[in-house]
Amino acid sequence: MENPLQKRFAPAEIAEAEAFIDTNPEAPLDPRIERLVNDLIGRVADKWTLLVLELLEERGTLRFTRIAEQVEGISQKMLTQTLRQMERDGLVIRTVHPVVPPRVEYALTPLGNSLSAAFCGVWVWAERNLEAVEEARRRFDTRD
Amino acid sequence: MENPLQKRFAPAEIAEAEAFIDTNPEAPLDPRIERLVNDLIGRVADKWTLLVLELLEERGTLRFTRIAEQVEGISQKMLTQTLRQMERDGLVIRTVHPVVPPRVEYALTPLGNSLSAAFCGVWVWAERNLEAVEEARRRFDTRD
DNA sequence: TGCCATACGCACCAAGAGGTGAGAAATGGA
DNA sequence: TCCATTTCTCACCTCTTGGTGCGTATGGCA
Repeated sequence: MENPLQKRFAPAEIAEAEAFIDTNPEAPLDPRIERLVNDLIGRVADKWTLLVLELLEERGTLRFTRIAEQVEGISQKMLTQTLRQMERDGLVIRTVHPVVPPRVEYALTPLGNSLSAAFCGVWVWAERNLEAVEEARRRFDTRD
Repeated sequence: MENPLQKRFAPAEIAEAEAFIDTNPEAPLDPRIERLVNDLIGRVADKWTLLVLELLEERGTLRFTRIAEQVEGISQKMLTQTLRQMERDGLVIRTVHPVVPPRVEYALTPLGNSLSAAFCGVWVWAERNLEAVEEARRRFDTRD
């Protein structure tokens, strides 16, 4: 214990950790941009948004009740809210046909399609690693 | 009136919509798998999880307080919760050094790294389309 | 006459997410 | 002796999220 730090931390570990941090210095990102991106991700990475996005991507144009049927577990209120949000963000177009009873159709915009494509990798990951995650959970849950 | 629907809706629109749906028939996915994937997406597409994932990806190993400093706005409680969840899902490894005061380090597992890579496309999309989304919102907000 | 279908808006309420502040545990330093 | 440090857990409280049910417009239909 010639070094007082040895009493508190393992020096090798400290050195290792700090070396690692040094090799990965702070990225020179504009914090303003980063905040906006984080915000946007927070909006877009919503569970219902993701599910509706995927559904519209694979089915094309759908009307309100059709979406409600296919997105299992979503309430009418949440679906309305989600679609409004997506419309505001420019991800879907909402077409109202002035007929009785009302007929409203939703479809992805090119922006929505590009977002869906961007999420494609995540879906693939989820499918591919589902088993690994479940096993990790089992291992975590069955120990101390 | 061979089809009673014609009385209530514009036939051309119906035909168009149904043709569209026909070209995109139901995907033959196992609903059990799909439910699991949706569930996993719901877990993983959490705001804090995403931010922590990205941070660990670009900085490597970090200890608790470092993460708390860098992920702006996260509370201690949420950070603990998020890290536990990620550990349970096999996305991060948690290393406790039995020293005083405690030193706990977090790093991504290979699984975590692969998820981060899968989300890469989404980050790029967000950066690239930030402007488009903001403009869509302005347009939406300033009309009727 | 009265009911149905469709896509909502609104109001009310329960459940859960998340913030805050306290405390715990071990030890070197003032 | 007492404090600072670090990574939490726990209890309490607030605020948001989301579910449920009701209302609405309108024209065809039994």
